Amino acid sequence: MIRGGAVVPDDELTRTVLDLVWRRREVSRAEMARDTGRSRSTISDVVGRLLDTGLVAEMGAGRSRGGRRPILVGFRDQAAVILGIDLGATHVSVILTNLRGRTLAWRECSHPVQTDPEGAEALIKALGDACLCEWGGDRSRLMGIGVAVPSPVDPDSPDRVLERVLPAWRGHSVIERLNAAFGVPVFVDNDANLGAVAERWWGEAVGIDDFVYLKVATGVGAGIMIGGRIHRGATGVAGEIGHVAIDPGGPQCVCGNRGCLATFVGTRQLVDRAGDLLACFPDSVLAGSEPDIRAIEDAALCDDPLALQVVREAAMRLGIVVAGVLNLLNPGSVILGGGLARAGERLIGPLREAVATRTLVASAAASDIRASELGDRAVALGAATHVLVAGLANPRLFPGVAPA
Amino acid sequence: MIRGGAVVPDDELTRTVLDLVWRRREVSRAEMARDTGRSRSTISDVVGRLLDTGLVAEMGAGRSRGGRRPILVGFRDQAAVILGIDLGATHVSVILTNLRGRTLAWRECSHPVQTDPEGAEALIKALGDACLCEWGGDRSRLMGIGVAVPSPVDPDSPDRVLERVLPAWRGHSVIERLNAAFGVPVFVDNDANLGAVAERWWGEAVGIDDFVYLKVATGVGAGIMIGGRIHRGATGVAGEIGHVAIDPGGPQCVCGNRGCLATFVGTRQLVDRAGDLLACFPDSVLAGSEPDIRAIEDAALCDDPLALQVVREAAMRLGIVVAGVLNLLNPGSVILGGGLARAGERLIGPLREAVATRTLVASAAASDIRASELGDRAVALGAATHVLVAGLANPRLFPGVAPA
DNA sequence: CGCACTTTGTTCGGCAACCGAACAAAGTAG
DNA sequence: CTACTTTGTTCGGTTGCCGAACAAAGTGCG
Repeated sequence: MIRGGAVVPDDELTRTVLDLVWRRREVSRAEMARDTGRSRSTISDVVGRLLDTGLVAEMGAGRSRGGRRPILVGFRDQAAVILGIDLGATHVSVILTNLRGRTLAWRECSHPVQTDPEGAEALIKALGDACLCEWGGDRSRLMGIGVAVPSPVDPDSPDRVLERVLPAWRGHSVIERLNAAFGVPVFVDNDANLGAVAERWWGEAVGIDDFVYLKVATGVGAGIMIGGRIHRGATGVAGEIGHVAIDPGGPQCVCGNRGCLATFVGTRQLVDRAGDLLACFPDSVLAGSEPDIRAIEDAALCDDPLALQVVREAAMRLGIVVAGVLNLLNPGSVILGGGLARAGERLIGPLREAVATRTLVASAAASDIRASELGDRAVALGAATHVLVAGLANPRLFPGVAPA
Repeated sequence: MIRGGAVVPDDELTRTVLDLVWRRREVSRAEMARDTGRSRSTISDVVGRLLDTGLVAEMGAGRSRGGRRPILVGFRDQAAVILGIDLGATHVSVILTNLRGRTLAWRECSHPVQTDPEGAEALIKALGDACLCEWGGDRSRLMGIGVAVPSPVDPDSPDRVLERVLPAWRGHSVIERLNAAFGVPVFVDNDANLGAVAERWWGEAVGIDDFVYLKVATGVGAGIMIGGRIHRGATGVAGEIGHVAIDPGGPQCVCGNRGCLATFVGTRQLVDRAGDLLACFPDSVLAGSEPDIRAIEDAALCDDPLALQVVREAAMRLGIVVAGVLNLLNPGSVILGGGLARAGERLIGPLREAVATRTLVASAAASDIRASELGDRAVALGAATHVLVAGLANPRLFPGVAPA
């Protein structure tokens, strides 16, 4: 039995062909030649070498276009697996996917990540191991690990993160330790950025190159996709919109200003607001018990008036920011993610209204605003997908695979 | 006498080398080989073909690095010329530059562009001819024309512009007509975008790939540079920030909302505001005559209290928007252009203050904010530069030149 | 000064990528 | 059954790029 196929070449044309095979799922050599402008002989040559790596395989014959039937070449989605880790403020979740973003295993656990870095790190390893065990495949087929952190990530030193948001993690090299534990490359990025990646590959933004992903959870953050790539800004803090001022007369924020978006929208704020509103909505299903964010979301889905009011108010505040984003960036789409997105149309409806009254340019206003449908796993999925993206851009990252 | 050199090749390496020669001004073949990672023989070959085109030339010997002295190769800045046209709301200005952005001629003229498209078009041709005459060179060396319009430009159909802002121009194909008149390629883009291009090549943003240019003139617009390229958005209206809402209780705007940036900042608004303030500042140098925007700017430069007040108020309003931009995009720099930028530090000082109170993230706040120093000609210069950029990306655009 | 060593730019033979032409295999249309 | 397409491969040729070798023109040290 052969263990490990030929090493994957990574010249320009190989990348192009590999990407094409991945996107098209089943495609003939002749079609790729037409698509890339190369000759059939050249494509045939490249495909031959890719077949040796085990990363692609012939999948049978396609429909004739008036002549000999083409041999369809496809991507072997199961050739490798990827771990995606969502390191939240208060939880850790881990996903194991194949190369088509399919979930092979999933583990989640509450944990005080902010204050207990050692425990969180052990938890990551345990959950990662559990996922790999559940999957049951050969661990040498693990391609890499993607990690999402709730903090800006400096593109120049991705390892020196978490300074302000997770102070206890200072000096903690997540990359080195995970690399030592699993023996594969580790990639780290901001959670909102990776949520955007998930939407672009598997969610509402498939095929859209310019869009903005808004994650509303413990805090508020944005992932900005421009030209199909995440925009990080000069120092990696692009998208940190929690402290955009939306109301000069609003409440005091921890940052020293008044009326930041973060003083209105975010888990803590929504829960508090629901508590305040209990007096006005004594019949709410939320009355009686200490409300948490999950309960509020559930209540909104049952059209509970109090919960709907909380969601509407949040939508109004988000609308101010979204309108600003539309005017400034003119994205093709705006996707809302995070827990609040569960509310779906109950959130998006009022949000669209708030935006419509604040944008002039017709085409900006026409930009469609949607709720994510990827659920809890969006960010972890995005973290895994980030590794896949890195692989398609640099095929050397794919492990050697036994040819089919 | 030879007329027209060899046609310029446009393979990948030729583009790289041409760009390198342009940027370095004087560079040896060996140095280019080190820089590009190619071998000296390959570079020598490419340079040889470029010498035949007349676009580059040997400029003498450089300093020895311990061996034979290198032959320095340089870009022939005077090999071609470019026309840049700034089509403002109420004026037309035209610049003629060489390939290093040096002004060879300059003409400007007030004109009701919005209501008289035929007249404006004739004016463009007349001013363009005047510039070419003043220069006195061979018109076959005109490489192209760049046009800046005060309106969003759809990247997919750059010719179908000006719908809302310049309604009288509906169906007017500027591109076709100028192409017919001058016989060279014509490029059209938005004025703020082209202002940003000028700053990136000749102004405050030289060497910066991510920055935002704010143009404050008749209206307010932004040019957003990301990764060294203009960000246009899904439908080409990115940067149209005049109708970002900054004060829910502000005055009514033509767009139907309240408190748009455009209700506070812009030629008309500043002049009106100065008029209102005359009562409070009877000693102002602006008292007595009908103030215009130019007079206000001049007065501010002389530290006239009224004018300074107008500028400060504008800075405060702009600060709200700039803070939002910093939080969202984290640009390396923000450049202010347009007439108001003449006020220099008198505008930027209060603007920095306003921004500082509204941004949390230290690195975002650290982004430096500057006033343009390119003056009136910035936009026309940017229009010309756009053609140069197109040429460096696609050398075929350079006209055949007689070798030196 | 003389000599060893560098650096530059060119020449030239060779490798690898890519192409086009030709061809066999396998289909469709009439 | 025949004429025509389409696919995928083979094969010889062109082209871009490289490395080695070399002459020219420097530097630095004894």
